[in-house]
Parts: sequence; structure tokens; C-alpha cells
Amino acid sequence: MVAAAGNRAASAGNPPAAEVSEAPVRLVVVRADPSILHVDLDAFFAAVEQRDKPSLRGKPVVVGGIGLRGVVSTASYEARRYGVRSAMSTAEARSRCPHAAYLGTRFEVYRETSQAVMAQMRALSPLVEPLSLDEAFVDLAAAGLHDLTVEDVHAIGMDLKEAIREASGGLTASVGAGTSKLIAKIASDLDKPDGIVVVPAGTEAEFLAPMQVTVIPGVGPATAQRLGLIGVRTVAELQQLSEEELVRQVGVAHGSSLHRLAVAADARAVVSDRETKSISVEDTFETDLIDRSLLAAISDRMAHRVAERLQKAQLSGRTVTVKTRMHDFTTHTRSSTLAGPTDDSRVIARVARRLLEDSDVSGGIRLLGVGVSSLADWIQDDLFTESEDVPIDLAVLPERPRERLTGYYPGQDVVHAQHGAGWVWGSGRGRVTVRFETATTPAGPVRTFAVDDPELTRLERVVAEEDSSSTGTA
DNA sequence: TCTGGGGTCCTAGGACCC
DNA sequence: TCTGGGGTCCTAGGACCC
Repeated sequence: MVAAAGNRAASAGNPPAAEVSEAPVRLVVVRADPSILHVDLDAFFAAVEQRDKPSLRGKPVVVGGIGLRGVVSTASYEARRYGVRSAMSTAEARSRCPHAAYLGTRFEVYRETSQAVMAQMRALSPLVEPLSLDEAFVDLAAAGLHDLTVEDVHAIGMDLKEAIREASGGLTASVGAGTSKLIAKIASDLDKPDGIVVVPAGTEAEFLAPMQVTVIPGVGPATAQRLGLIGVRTVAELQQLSEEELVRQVGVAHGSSLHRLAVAADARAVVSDRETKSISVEDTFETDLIDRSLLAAISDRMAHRVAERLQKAQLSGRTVTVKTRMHDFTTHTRSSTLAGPTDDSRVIARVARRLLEDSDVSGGIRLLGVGVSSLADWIQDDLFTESEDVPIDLAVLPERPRERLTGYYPGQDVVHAQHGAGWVWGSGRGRVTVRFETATTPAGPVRTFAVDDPELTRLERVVAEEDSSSTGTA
């Protein structure tokens, strides 16, 4: 499993231990009893608001962005009767249901409630996979429960629903159960709200057959349209298609997975503790912004928030990405990968600013985002603990062979090595660490600077000049 | 009354190395 | 000398999910 490789192994400079390559799976073994539960809290954000404000109970409540460009996160069932849906613009929701209560989100409260609910699932089984604040898979087999009948699972599910109600202050959940994640997930949606559906083992393919292809998670509007063009609208029709044909239509990965899911051949394991792959912050503006200095200042603040979240999670990352969305909703990203991971807001901010400068902003942008990916769960502690006070002879720099400067980007932090060749730097906690290399000393001394150390700036300038002169004469 | 914010995964092309 | 094929990394974009 890729997920088992871990952040450390996935990081540059730490090649993963040899992984056992998996043979192509022909036979998909699906468990023999419906021991996977999918639990989905009903209209979660709206239900929390109704719980905390009794005056809202029984009334239409819409939670989400309440500004000019807001969208609905969750509508209470009372509001859904007026056609209000998730992802709908708040403006449209207001026109459909003017008398609803429109509330901004209170994520801290939702997080707290979610944790109380997840704790009830963990009390039932050690193997719980949260998908979001309001959804999770629970693996009953991991709790030592085997040979479960439909009645057994139904009783377990009802008990869990009751436990969730008590732990959350009255929230209802819908539960689906089946022999796979796919079936459990689809089943939980069939009897909302406050329902429970257990799909007996062995009936999965016929259970799916009459449904629209869009019930399969991963089949969105684009895939549905492609399939529609070749006359496939139901899962039954999908089941008739060869894998080759599916792959032709929707690509290798999607096609082969769809081919299996159509017949409920889904052996995906329930996985707790999934690793974070990226952390980002973005904001849609009330009106489009065009002023570069204002955008740069906003970018700085976003970089700061991303860094705070990285630090809190004890993560650092190598790739900084800036996202811009134009007035016509076209979206662009610019990214840059550093030689070493960082959680330093100043480093992220500088890279983000440079990427923003490379972005076209002339028509005004409605959204700006800053993110960090290629995450590692370590911050090159080895670099920070090495000798701190080795004297550095800057005069040696011009003698450096050209190829050692590969990957240096002016304006970015110090020198920037690609794939570990050349200079190495790391940054974090307000410091930048440089490993000096010369023609005669391939692994030279290491020195750590404060980010605002003037000598670091001088060093940066020297290298930049050298870089541009070598480039100019090359 | 157009279209949030946080993510994940996949694809495709180019650079680079062997 | 010419041709070339993998593999990995990086970048950009898109589909999808809650």
C-alpha cells in the first residue's frame, strides 16, 4: 500500500524501503458479511445550529457563505423542501426560501461535535475511517465481530445511532451497511434522514443494477455525460460494458476501477489515520481584485496561515502553490518545489509572492489561494543540529562550477539544489540552513542563519550574480 | 440574483538521467 | 554515430467529494 509508506519515506532524500509490488488483482475478495458501516450525520451543520438555538428547530436553516458570493454548505430538511441544496449560491437559496435563517459556519463547534460522534464509533470498533466531519466508515470485522447476519448488523447500527444521538445532543445519523465501502456508502443514502439500510451479502450486484451510474462515488457530471453518450445511464448498463471500452471512455485508472465497482467488486480496506497530503488556504473576494500590492499582502497573510497550520500539525512541505481564479471562473495554479521542506511563513510567503508575480492578474481575480504540498513529517532536524559557527569564505563562491547552481531561483531562498545535488538548504523556525559546497569540498560545512541575517542576503546576492553571469556567458 | 473552502486522485507533457 | 526506452520528478489542469 502506498499509504503505508509514510511521510518520511515519501520525502526527498529518504527513499522508501523496497515495497512489495502487488500483482494485478483479478479476483476481488469481498467479505462474506455486511460488516462495513457507513455513518452519515443528517444535515450536520444545520442540525448543530438547530441543536444550539432551539428557536430554529423545525424551521428552514441554511448554513454557509452569507456574503455576495457565498454558497450553501448545508440546508436543513425544512429548507430542502424549498429546493435549497448544498453548493447552491446563497443568493439563489434566498430567492427560493427567503424566510429561512441564514447562518455562517462555526467550524470549531462542528469539529467538537464531530469528535464526540467519532468517539462513539471508535468505542464500537478500533477501525474507523473519517471521510469528513460528518461521515465515517466503521469496520466491524476489526472489532472481532464475524459471521454477522443482517439482523445482527441492524441491531448494532441502531445502537450506534442511539449512542450518537446521546453523545451529540440529539443529532441523527443515517447508517448503511454492506460487504464493502461502496455498498455501505450507497446504502446510507437510501433512507435519510435517521435511517438504516443493511444490504445482505451476495445481493450487491442486483442492489446496484437499477441505480443511476451517478450513485457510484467518483462518477460526477463529466463522467456521467461521457457514459451517457454511449447509452449508459444505469449501473446495469455499466455492468454490460467491457473494461477496455470503459478505459477508452474515461481513462485507465477510472475505467478499471469503475469496471469493478459496477459489479460491487470492491475490496478497499477501511483505513484509519490517513495522511495529510496538502494544506491550503483560499479566499474568494466580494469583488474582483486587480491591485498587485494588495494581492501580495493578502498572499503574505495566507502564507502565514498555511505555515501556522503546518506547524500545528508538525508538518513541513516542499511545494508551494498559488491559485488564482479569474472573473470567468477559469482557474490557474503556479507551483514551485523547494530543495528542502519548510514550515516557515517567510519562506512560503516569498515563494508565493514570486509565483503570484508570474500570474496574470490584469483582468482582476475573484479568488486567491496559497497551499503547500509534498509534505514531510520532519523538518530536517539533522541540518539544524549540525555545527553552527563554521566560518564561511564567500570568496570561494565564484569558483564554484556552473552545474552546482542548477535550480537556483533568484528571489527565492538562498541556493536551491535539485535532487540533492549542489547546495542543500532547509528552513523552518525562522532559520535557513545552508550546506556549502565547493569544487574541492563536495560536502562542505553547514551553517544556519536567521532568515533576516544580512549575511544571508549578501550570500544570496553573490550567488544570484554568479548565476546570472554564468547564464549570460553560457 | 451564478458558482465556497478544504481536500484527494489522475493525466499528460517535458526535463533529465541511465 | 544514431536511435530509443524506462523511470522519476516537476508542473498544470481537471474531475470529484463533502
